[in-house]
Amino acid sequence: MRCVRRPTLRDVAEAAGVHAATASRALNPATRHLVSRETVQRVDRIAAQLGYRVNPVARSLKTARSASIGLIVPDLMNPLFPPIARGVEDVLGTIGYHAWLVNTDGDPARETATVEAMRDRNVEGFVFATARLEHPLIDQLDAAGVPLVLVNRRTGRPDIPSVTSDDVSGVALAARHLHELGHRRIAHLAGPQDLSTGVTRLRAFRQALDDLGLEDLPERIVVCGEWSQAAGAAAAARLLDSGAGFTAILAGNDLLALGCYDALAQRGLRCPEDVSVVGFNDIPFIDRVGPPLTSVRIPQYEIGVEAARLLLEELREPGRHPRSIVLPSRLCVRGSTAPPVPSRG
Amino acid sequence: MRCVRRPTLRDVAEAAGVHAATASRALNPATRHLVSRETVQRVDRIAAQLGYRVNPVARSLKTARSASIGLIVPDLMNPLFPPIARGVEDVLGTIGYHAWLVNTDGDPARETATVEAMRDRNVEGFVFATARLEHPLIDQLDAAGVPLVLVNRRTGRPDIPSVTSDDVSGVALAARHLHELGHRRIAHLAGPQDLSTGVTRLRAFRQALDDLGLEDLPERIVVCGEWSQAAGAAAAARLLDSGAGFTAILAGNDLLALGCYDALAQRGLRCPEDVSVVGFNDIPFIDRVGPPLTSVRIPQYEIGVEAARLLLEELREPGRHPRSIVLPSRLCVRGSTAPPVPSRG
DNA sequence: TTGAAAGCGCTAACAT
DNA sequence: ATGTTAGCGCTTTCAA
Repeated sequence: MRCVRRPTLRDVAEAAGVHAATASRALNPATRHLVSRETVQRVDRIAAQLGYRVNPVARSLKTARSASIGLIVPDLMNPLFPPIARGVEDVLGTIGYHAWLVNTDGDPARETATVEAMRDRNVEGFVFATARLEHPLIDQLDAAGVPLVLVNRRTGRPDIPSVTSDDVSGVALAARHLHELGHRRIAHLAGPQDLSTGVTRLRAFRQALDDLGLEDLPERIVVCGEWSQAAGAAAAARLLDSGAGFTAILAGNDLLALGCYDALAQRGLRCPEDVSVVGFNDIPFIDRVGPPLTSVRIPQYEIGVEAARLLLEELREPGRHPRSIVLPSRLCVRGSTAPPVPSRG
Repeated sequence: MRCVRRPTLRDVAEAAGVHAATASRALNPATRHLVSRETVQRVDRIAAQLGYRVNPVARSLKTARSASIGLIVPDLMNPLFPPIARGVEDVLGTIGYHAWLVNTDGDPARETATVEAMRDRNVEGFVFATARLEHPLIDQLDAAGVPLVLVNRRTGRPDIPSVTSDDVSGVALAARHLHELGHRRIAHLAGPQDLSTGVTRLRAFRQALDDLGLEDLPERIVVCGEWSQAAGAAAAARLLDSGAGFTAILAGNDLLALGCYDALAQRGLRCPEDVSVVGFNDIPFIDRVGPPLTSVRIPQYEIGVEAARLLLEELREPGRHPRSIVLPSRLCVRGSTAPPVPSRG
């Protein structure tokens, strides 16, 4: 019998008649060149024969690396994140790296605990989808030289590598779309103002109104405490009940937009006849909701892809060229676009 | 200066004036009782003071455990899986375990590679959401005594622990619902017949027709090669073009149902006026699609929760009481339920 | 080009 | 109750 237990490097070495160190060198692509041709071949053959696989735990203990990165998301049940996660995973997979994904529900304590657990396990870097404008943890990791890339959101520090969508253009497209439909009084459901997305989109909204020559009234803006349907519904309700006088709502994201739908439905208002709504992110399956929702599409999967690439670059050449990427967004128009309604102006 | 590098167990031991082994015992809840009260307290205090955290890689190398399990899903972008994954994660988290999640896209080769990589890293068990009726890999793991639990789908072997929904009742509810609406000629879009869900739901469909005294015609059943919108659209198209004569479609899952919608829309048919459709799984956000889709709700999150519990039991007492759980499903009726249409009978 | 030796940080069998 | 010892499987100086 040959295999009572899993073969170790020593087993391979012995079978090949070399020292374990030599076998190690022969099997590792990075050190293979230090070993003679024949030895490499012999070791390779025997390793394959024995079904040898390196023990990544032992390797990790020795090298303090792990061929894995941490991927931190608020909540996988938010449809925005699965495509991003797959983008990250798919790129990492091509070079034998793994992503270790954890949900934190935006809780800083869990985030800290998660990051610690991951660092303890020698993850080599992080992709954060949970950045807040103030983010001590990320600052601290960055200061410690830990490779990391932010996705979708950024912190307040522009020098931290990130991959985001062009929210300013996206919001402008959405606002212009509503304007072209004849809307002149547009409200905004803003996202949390401790998040770059919330702040950027709100700022872009006001800028867009200005560019279109529309009135920018404070009462037509409601800030939501979180990106959720419930928050969207509550905010839309406030908006509707305030008599702020508007014909369209530009929601900060699709979940808020769905919340708008709820609030409208509850009041017997119809969409788009009574109020038009546009969303943001164009999350999966949002193209199937009724009534049809026009939304700003951000390239979710590509955000993940680019983030992984950036991170891998950073791993290869630490501190070499940290940079950020902004990917274009575009408008996905849906529904029988309501004809211009002059009386609304 | 105290902390040039991260403190190890030895550092703690030295500072506490005990041997590393004693410190290890003191810090480990499972062996703490072997150490005197005072020593435990002293070691604990010093460890906290030094900010000591156990190195899980070293521990894992030594113990061949890892406080983690593998969670294998086909594709996180299928909305069915995020809730299941969260259920698993949330339960594991309560006892300090982690889930390592990987998508395999249902590719056996990737699944095998993934399982190997996970075992190499000492995962202690698996949750599989990718079971096929014939599943050599799962058979093999089970034979090797590796703790595992199947979710949502099962293999052909009834003795392998699983957590599934009651698909038979679910399909019966859906069929009865259509019957009560006046439908007498009901078609079925069946899922892949190498999956337990596909087979079970098809069988349940035919049984339900029988129970309702309805005709069970082969031409009213189309088997789809995969659970996807595209497959659903293609199958529905075949159904519609075949002249099979039906007034309702019971889709094997929600993605197939969405595909039905596409096929109907393409032919200018309306739902539910021309053809009624019901789905299965009640995936997140399916309650927002238009036209409203009635669907059989399976308790996704709870499936994950129960699977994690089952797996943890198995880890605690290997081979003790392997068992399976079937969770109830229920019908979520949506839309202005079309009135009975006698002419359809 | 290869071997020897040490050690990553921890745990567990054994001894006291 | 605590210390001794060995070793999990690997990589990497250093020496030959």
